[in-house]
Amino acid sequence: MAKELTATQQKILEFIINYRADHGMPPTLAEIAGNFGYKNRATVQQHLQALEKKGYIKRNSRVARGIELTVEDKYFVSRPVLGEVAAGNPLTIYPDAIDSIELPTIAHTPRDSFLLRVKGDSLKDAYVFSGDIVIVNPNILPVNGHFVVAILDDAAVVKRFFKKESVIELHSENPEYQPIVLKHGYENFKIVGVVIGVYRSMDKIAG
Amino acid sequence: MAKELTATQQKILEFIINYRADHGMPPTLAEIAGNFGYKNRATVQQHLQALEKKGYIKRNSRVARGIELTVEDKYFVSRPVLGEVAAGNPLTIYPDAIDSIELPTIAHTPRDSFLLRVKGDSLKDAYVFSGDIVIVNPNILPVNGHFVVAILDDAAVVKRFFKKESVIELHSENPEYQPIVLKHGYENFKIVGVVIGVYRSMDKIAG
DNA sequence: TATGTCGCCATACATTTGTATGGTAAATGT
DNA sequence: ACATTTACCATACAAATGTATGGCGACATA
Repeated sequence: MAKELTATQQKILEFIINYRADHGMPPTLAEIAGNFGYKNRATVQQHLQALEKKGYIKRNSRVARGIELTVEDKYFVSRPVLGEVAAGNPLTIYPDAIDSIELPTIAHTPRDSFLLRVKGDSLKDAYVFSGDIVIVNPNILPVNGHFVVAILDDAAVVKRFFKKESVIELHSENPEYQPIVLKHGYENFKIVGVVIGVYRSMDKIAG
Repeated sequence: MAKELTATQQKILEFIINYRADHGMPPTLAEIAGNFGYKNRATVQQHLQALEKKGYIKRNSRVARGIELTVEDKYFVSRPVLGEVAAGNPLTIYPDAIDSIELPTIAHTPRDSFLLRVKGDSLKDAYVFSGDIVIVNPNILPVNGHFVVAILDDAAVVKRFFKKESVIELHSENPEYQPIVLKHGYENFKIVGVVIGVYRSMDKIAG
């Protein structure tokens, strides 16, 4: 059923998929052309016609960005995982992506949030397990009870946030771990962001 | 910081958010106008200018669908949950959406997949708990070990799928539940789709 | 009464976008 | 040697899209 693609067609298809993941919408012909250095939209048009003929995309006539992916769900979108974050004891954070996860297209992460893979079991009572992906948004102000990712002495942790009068407390859900208590203004501490959700791909289990 | 919106501006902002969730991209001015019965794009343009002035959106000049939501992460997107699905014993499936879940800008579910809320604990050994949202894709052929949603005698269940020579077995991860064994061709049975992921919003816990 | 805001319309225009046609060059196959 | 496929270009055009300007009626308010 799935006909063979030429190398160029493959690249363009991948670009469309990635553009969609990044921008939340398909690219225009001009944007595709620009990305590949084409001086002409007609070139892109021809490749898109080939892709449609082979069944990889569907096009809406005369609609701006009217490219639909028909293979969307086989072609999962690859998103970078920026590091591992300890739910138990702190782990070193990595500067670059350590891995990428195949998120289904449901997972159009907002531009300002990012993914971290959880390691450790200190959140098991919140049903977050080692290997799960947490979606972290750095532009939300944490309120008490939020799960936050924090940098603490050059390591990253996921903990539950409680701000009290003169201290900030970081709790684990797992009672085996003691809360971390921080005075306001402690230097080697920074809130990275608030955990807005947890995602787990089921293929890992099925495999 | 967030200035007041007029009723019309509010409606248009909501439309943009919903359109984006449904189509994976922002609408054009013409599409907004069409939705509200405006005979004119200039009307929409004026409202968008007001929305931008008040800081709710950002616009990319002369770019098709160049509307960015700046309030995206406060304004979580509402997606329909089509029913509840029993992880333990079967539950009746509902014809319409029973609820909606606030998904973070993880907004764009692929058009052909849908969400179900899990009820029951038969999948707890797979770390899926009551209240979690499973993302179901009906266009994937299940292979052994996949978690599937199936209709069985007018009720929906989530089970692990194993196809054997002459029977199909549906397993729970929880050993308290016995596997369901079905002969090929059993009438009141239908695979609805494959569970491709699990999502849990953290706000529920924080609240 | 005068002034301003809000919501909408009509018209007009430049740019963007999708589309079609024809042409060139390289690689491949027969 | 010839035809085919692939990949690109140039040009052209219609439709879609974003944008600007001015006008009209309803409503509130100073």
